[in-house]
Amino acid sequence: MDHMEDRTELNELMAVRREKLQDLLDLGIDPFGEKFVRTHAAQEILDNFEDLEEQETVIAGRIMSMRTHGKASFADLMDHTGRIQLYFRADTLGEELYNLMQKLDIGDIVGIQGRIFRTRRGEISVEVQAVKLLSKSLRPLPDKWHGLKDVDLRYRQRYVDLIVNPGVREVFEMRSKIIQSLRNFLIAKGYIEVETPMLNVIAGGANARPFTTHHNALDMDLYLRIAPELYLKRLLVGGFDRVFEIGKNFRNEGISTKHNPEYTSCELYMAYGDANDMMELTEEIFAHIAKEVVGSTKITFQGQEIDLTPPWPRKPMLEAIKEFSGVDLTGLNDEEARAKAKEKGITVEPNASYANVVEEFFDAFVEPKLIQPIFITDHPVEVSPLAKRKKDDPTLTDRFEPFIVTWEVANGFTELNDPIDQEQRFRQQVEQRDQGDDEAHMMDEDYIRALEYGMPPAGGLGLGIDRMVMLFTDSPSIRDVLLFPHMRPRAEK
RNA sequence: GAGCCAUUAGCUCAGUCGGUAGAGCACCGGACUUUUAAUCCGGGUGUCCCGCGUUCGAGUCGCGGAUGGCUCACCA
Repeated sequence: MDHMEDRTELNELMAVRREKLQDLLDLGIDPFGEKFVRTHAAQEILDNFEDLEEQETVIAGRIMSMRTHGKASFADLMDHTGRIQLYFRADTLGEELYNLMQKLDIGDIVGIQGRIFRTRRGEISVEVQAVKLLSKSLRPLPDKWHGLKDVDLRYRQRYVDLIVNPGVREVFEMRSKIIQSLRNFLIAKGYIEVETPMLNVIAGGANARPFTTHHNALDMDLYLRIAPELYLKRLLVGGFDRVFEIGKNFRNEGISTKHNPEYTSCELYMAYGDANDMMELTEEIFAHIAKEVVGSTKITFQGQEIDLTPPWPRKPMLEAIKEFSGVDLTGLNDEEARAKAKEKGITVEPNASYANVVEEFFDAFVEPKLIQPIFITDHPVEVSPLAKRKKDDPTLTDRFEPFIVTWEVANGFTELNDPIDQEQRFRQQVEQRDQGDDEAHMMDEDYIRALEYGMPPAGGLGLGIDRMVMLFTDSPSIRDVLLFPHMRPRAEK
């Protein structure tokens, strides 16, 4: 490959680096290195200096800054654990090698063999005895002090963001720990991890617009899944007792600080359980992860202390509405409900149903107030087509949504296992669909058939992993917890 | 999809009343053998997001567009 190609399109800073690259090639030095065996990580040396002082070490990483002083120079080397200072001496390296080292650029990845010591100013450092260039950097990094702030560039070029903004990697390390903690917790509770299709013939399990795609060999359109729910419950029919799946869902909807078109959920199902079990499990999960990842069930989000210690209060949706809006919507018909909405200045569709009005009231008066963890329970049956009706009120369901910092962080219920009721609910959804609600459920005959074979009573829970990570990492935007959030493609500068 | 705001050097930003573009870091050359936002001397590297318009003259004013952020709407 000709490393000098496209030279005319490069700015001066990049042109200079290409020249240095060519100089290295001319000297017979491979600028892109090879396998390199390290003995330590930067942080390891800093943490164990007492034992390691005056010992030899082999480390590798990216040069983040350089301070040259004639015949002696300092540089900061960054690896995946942190930064450590390098000390170059002409005496140690010899003039020739020392001068070559002066040609290193910020951003170059090097392997170092050297002696661990502490400088006069007290900084733990490595005096370099041998250097191997592992990767020449051909683009300048952003300002060492201000870093990369342009959020557009941070998301589009996350690799640069990760190099220069130290907090970013921590967020994603925490994300990994949170998911690992959740997975271990569920496995310890007897849940089996499964994978179900993301390419669906019917997109079910939620009210959402799906993405469509096409299978060429079968010449058929498919949907990307909007939820794994209906597949997971088929597994309960098949005899699995407790299952969970962590994975992506795809919803063809707006993008915001809390929504990305593809997002990660954890859904789990417990045969012979109910919504109550799921609420207790939700509390346990949040408390467990908080303890493992943050070290306490009290966490801070955007300056507010959030106490995740179980148990969390529970409040039926209609009671919450009554409490925060002063309006009791219990037992009203559609028309009466719409009248109440008008009274309180809530705009609803002219033909809005009772359930629609309840949702609008909830969103307007209740949701913004729910800072500390709370379970909102007993959702109207019309907006909960997969949940079992309450024994004492068939217009409501045995469902709950936990709210924290005004976000709905999960959704769970006692699963509807009556195939006849389920079929009616689907028919209702299809009717809404026919009336233009393209987020209503599609009819899923096979799911009905599965229920007809018999599904044990069960509790189910869906957790929004991204929001959970936002909460635990104190991140106000979902983009901060997604390595590559969805962005509109843009022409190269 | 609507409203508000932003876009100037590789990065972070300034740019007055409309008069022809600036700082710090980075980079290039030089000095300097324990510095650490090293220091000192010298060097400004640019499609001022794009287009059209007003004007003798536009980074600056007007209109249109692009991209992004925030808020709202939909959703988890």
